[in-house]
Amino acid sequence: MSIIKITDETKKESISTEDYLKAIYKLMNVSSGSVKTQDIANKLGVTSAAVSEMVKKLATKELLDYIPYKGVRLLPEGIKKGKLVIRRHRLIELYLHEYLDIPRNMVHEEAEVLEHFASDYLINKMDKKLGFPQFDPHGAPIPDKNGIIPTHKTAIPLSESKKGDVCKIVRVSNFDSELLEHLENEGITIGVLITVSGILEFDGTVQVRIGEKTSSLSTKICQNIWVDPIN
Amino acid sequence: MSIIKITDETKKESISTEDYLKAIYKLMNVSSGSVKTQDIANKLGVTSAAVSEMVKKLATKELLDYIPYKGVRLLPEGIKKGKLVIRRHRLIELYLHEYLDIPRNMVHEEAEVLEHFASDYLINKMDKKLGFPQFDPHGAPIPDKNGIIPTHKTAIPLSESKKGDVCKIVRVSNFDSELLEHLENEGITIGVLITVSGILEFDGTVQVRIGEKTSSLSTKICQNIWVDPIN
DNA sequence: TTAGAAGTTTAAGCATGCTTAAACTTTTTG
DNA sequence: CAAAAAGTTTAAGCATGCTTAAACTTCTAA
Ligand SMILES: [Mn+2]
Ligand SMILES: [Mn+2]
Ligand SMILES: [Mn+2]
Ligand SMILES: [Mn+2]
Repeated sequence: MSIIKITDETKKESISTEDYLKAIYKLMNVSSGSVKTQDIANKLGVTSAAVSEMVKKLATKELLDYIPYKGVRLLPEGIKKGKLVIRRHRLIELYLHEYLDIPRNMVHEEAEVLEHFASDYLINKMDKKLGFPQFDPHGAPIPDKNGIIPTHKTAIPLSESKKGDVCKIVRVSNFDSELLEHLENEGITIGVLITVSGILEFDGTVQVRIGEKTSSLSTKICQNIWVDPIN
Repeated sequence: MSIIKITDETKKESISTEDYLKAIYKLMNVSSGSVKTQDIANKLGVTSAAVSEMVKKLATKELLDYIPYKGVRLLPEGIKKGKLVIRRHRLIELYLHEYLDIPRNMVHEEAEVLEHFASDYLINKMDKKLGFPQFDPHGAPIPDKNGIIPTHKTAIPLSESKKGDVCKIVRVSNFDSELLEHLENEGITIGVLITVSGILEFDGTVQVRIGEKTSSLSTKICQNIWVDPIN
């Protein structure tokens, strides 16, 4: 017999709460400041009214700081929980891809729901099977149990590469299933070696060679493809 | 572009609805008649009032027949959906046991939640990896995609065995995690060969030999252990 | 056969999390 | 700098699914 203290930290958050924390965490990393109601609403596909109500509750739980009309900022506990959701999400994606042959462009939607229901016990089993991996199938970093996030140390966005560069794709992020599938068909996927054969003056379109094939990639797309230059 | 018709059959049921259908399906197989409010309430750990309300809704959806004060009987669509939840549950249990080294006595609670969230796509991937298995880690049958349920054709409950019988354990059912773990420690688990070394007149306690070891099993327990007599 | 026990349903209320519409605050712009 | 636009919050309401308490039905046993 053992007594387990249920503190605010041990209590499991609701699915919605987890999705809010994850979304806010990600938004904090791009806007690197306070996050706006509407940005959260867009990310989660709900109305701003819903976000207003929810952040009020999250503020009460001390997961974030909320200044009405100004925005929201995660507190340490909120950051920790947000990272943990991301950890579960990415481990699940990798597991599904590696062990159940689920294509990269399909793992996200499965993970989006399973991230809330796979127990820590199960997550740790997957982690172990996978050999404590650092990156998911899109090259996104997997926070470890303590929230430490690995990095692609020498990587740059493809949009900042120069003509003639030879590099390895290390991350392909923020794309929907359809676009991911298209890129994969073009040969643009994690681990692949590419050569930057040209960059258009006009709009920054990057032309790359992958083996025999050639692809043109818009600036917007290139900002979301990270590569490791090979010297 | 394709048009998908959302009919009552294709629409996903809520978690609660799935649990109700599964519970009622199981209860129909033991009482083989109409199922009572209170039995459902006990199985699901909710009040009878909650069950009353819910079965009214399920009746509207034509998943079951409901006669107030009399009971409930699943209709074909309800049976189909109940079986599908069981299929998902058991495939998940087996997958977790086989591929993630989760012990038999722990797979149930994971499956109890994942059964509602693993997509058909994912379930079919697991099914394939497992080689379209017929039984879960407790020996319970896994309904196939069409709802066909395999059987242990020649199995009998251990409670009906005779002294001297040599048999193989094919199913260990209805036990909680703790009891399952205890039985496993005793060597009473799927696939194991046992010899019935005696049956007590007094209360039907069955004494079995497993290799060098000996165990005494109450009638109640023996009714839930199924064995295949080896001639 | 009938009173009381047992079982079931209805009613009222709560929690979560969403919506739309109205009210309010902040930002932008002429 | 004030009016309009943009963004945010509050208010009211809905859906789901649960609870307890009260009302109702059915079963059982004297
Ligand atoms: Mn993802
Ligand atoms: Mn999610
Ligand atoms: Mn189970
Ligand atoms: Mn369940």
